[in-house]
Amino acid sequence: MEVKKTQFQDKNLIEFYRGDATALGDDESVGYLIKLANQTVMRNLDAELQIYDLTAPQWVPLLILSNGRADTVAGCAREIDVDTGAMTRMLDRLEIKGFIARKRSEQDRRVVKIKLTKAGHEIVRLIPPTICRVLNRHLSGFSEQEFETFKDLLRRFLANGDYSPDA
Amino acid sequence: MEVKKTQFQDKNLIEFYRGDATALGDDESVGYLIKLANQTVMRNLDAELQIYDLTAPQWVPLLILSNGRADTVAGCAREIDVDTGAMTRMLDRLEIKGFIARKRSEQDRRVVKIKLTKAGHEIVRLIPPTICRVLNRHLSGFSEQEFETFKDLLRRFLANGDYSPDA
DNA sequence: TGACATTATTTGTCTAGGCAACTATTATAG
DNA sequence: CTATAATAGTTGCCTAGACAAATAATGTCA
Repeated sequence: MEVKKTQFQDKNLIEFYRGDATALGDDESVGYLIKLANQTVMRNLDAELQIYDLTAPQWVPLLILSNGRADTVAGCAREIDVDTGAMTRMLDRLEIKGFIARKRSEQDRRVVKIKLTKAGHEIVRLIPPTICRVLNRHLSGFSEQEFETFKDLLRRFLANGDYSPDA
Repeated sequence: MEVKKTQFQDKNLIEFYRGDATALGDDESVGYLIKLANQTVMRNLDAELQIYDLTAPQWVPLLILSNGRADTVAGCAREIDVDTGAMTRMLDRLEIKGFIARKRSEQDRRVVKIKLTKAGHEIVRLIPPTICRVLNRHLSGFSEQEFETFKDLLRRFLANGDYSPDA
């Protein structure tokens, strides 16, 4: 595989991909591989969370509320990096299922405080083993070193995309 | 980080994750990192494809048709590993935009043959540089070796998820 | 040939995220 | 203090995928 540095940027920019359309839609494309990896994790999580009446995306806000990383609509949206509109509707679904409760804040009447219900706390306690099992299965055959390398490469790939996980 | 092998399976199964909920929703979780990586690639692609009146998912069937990897609804759906229902509607959108045309097959009247229109062919020719640019930017700072390692780890992660890219 | 299974496509209903518009509330600058 | 900006939340409309049901056409087996 030929690789050359660009003349236009001083950064460590190697032209891994160069206009060859055939490589962009198969397993030589990191974009495609990441899409597939995400797809399969989501599907496996969904399948295993079914018995708890939860989907993979639904579990995330519950975790955040449980960890105390956020307790409002906007806070949860920021943590997950989704639209507040999407979060409103996500919380609608979780409220219908009885896992969370909403209450308008007294201090700032713009904000809505979110709390886990008793059922919410129970489900958050039950689910981590399932998540762990799915992730460990996907990582089967990985050495400890490869596990660390994988996370490192993913973080760098992410950081280059101008995404800030803390925002 | 403590790691131990399970006593219950003979496979190379290391318990990378063990029920600690705090690690499952942050940048120690490969699941979370992959979700974020996918999210940011999709957003960057969407942003750059906007001028072509295309979204990131919409470009994929066009590429497949162009490569001759499929020429029917079910064929495209299999290639991308999505529902045929989803593919029908995806093709609806692409047809409205004038990039593809449908024609019922004469040989087998169940199947609908999909073809790129002239506009479709043109757009497929124009777009690969954009995809390459986005992927290369995400990979900036990667060595050639790291690039190969990244793809290798993604493929193995995928394969463990029981997903078959050829199916 | 006729019953049954399989395949291809479409449609309905659901979850889910993105963008934009809107309301209500709070913060800030002049 | 008041006009304006910023923030929080909701809603409408769009893309997109998953599952299920339905239809039409084809294949298979007895």
